Amino acid sequence: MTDSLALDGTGPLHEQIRRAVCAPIISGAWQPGRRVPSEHELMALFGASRMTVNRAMRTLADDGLIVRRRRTGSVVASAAGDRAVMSMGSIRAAVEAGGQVYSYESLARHRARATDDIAGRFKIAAGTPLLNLSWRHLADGRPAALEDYWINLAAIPEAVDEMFDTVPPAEWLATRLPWSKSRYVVTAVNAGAAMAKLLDLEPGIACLKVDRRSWRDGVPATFVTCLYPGTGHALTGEVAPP
Amino acid sequence: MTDSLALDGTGPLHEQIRRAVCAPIISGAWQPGRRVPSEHELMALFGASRMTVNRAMRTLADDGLIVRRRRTGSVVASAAGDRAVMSMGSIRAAVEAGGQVYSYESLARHRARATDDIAGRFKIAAGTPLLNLSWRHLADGRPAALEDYWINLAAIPEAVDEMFDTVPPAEWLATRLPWSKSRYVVTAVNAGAAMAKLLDLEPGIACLKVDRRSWRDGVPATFVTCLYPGTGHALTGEVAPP
DNA sequence: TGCGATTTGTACGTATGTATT
DNA sequence: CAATACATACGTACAAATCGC
Repeated sequence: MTDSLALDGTGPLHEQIRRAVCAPIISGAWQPGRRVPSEHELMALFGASRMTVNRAMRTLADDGLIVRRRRTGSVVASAAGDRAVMSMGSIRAAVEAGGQVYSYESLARHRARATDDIAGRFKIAAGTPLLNLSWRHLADGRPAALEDYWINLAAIPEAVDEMFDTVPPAEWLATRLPWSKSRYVVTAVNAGAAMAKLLDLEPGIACLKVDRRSWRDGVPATFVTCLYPGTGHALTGEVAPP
Repeated sequence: MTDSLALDGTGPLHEQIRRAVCAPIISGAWQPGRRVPSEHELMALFGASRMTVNRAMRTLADDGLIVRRRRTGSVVASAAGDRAVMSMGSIRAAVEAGGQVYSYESLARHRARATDDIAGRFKIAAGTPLLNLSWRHLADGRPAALEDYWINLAAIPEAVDEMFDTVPPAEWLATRLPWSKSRYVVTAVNAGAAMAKLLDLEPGIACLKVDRRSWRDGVPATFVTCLYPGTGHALTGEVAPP
């Protein structure tokens, strides 16, 4: 079994080795917990140096397919089941990917201090100065999403001077908060009267609601709620063996 | 600017170098497109070997923070915006994480041949033998989700003999289809009459619908639809700098 | 308790290949 | 064509963790 591993001769050697060891794992031939050949065994098997074998195995470990431990060796990681990931693109990208023309319009822009309600959801002190922005995104002129931004001015003071009349907040923030931590919560809600009117829907229609919070240096920076008509929008994701 | 990079002295050298280069990127000091010091410059800066510097930079590239190109060198990758990922755990894990007792009950199990409708959604030939399984997941005895499985018996023939009376299909499949490719589509739907009854809801309540398709060796293997009451369940995800 | 053996982790130096300007 | 900068690969060495005796 161990000896049935074979290189396919295409591409870099460390990639060939990675694929050779990956194959029986993703096929299920090697069940979780099963020991993977040691680096020395693979060196002998493939005639490669330890650095090269090590790189292949380290990549498999980074991808979560194996677990490595000193002395005891590497074993196949437990099944993938709950490692599914979904990518959430920008609204603009989603609209344009569908071949439609993207546009947006500002619904509101005002400063406020955090009420108890907002402060609770935002996990900040009541009274913190905030900037609230509401937008409607359009696809071919028809409502595609509502977006409600709360920006913590204590964390991003430079937002005060930005009118957001030429740049939507998502893009403006992308350059101020690159790679900041953020959390998403996706739920389904029934459209209320106001929401239905803005999205041009019947009240009660199911909508996707995506709440997103981001932090800058550990301080809550933005709180965004995005609403999509249930029909006509979907979050999609893919899981694939590395 | 380039010279302000500094090691923190903790942990492996390649990790220190990675962090040192990572810091100005995630802080926004180095905007997308900005050139990252070459491996030779970093060798001189930190007094490390090229192998070590290379490993640090390769890791940053794997994580998507920089883009590496021959001759022109590495540059900061464009902003993270649309790289958000959401992990989708199993229903059992979600229920138990909330401190509730998980249970499930089978609603149906029967063999069928793919109708045109199913064949179209499943992307298989009409008439293909299928196994259909329906489940209701319970949290503390109350309906928490409905799950509807279609298993392609042409792809997973051994499923015919499995009654799934002791193991739910998700767990049974995890050992047959480890790491198989799968795609998710999340939408919001209004509960229909049957759905509302099974989930103990008022008809029309918004629900999250998660469709998942998986493949084995490129052949469609399973098609799963999972429905959650909009209130009481959410998909959550996190994005964090690597 | 300690000690040696095994296995992975890290880091070095070096060499050659390859894509791009 | 030459120079640059990354990509791959070899060999080596020592360190750290851990298991069995």
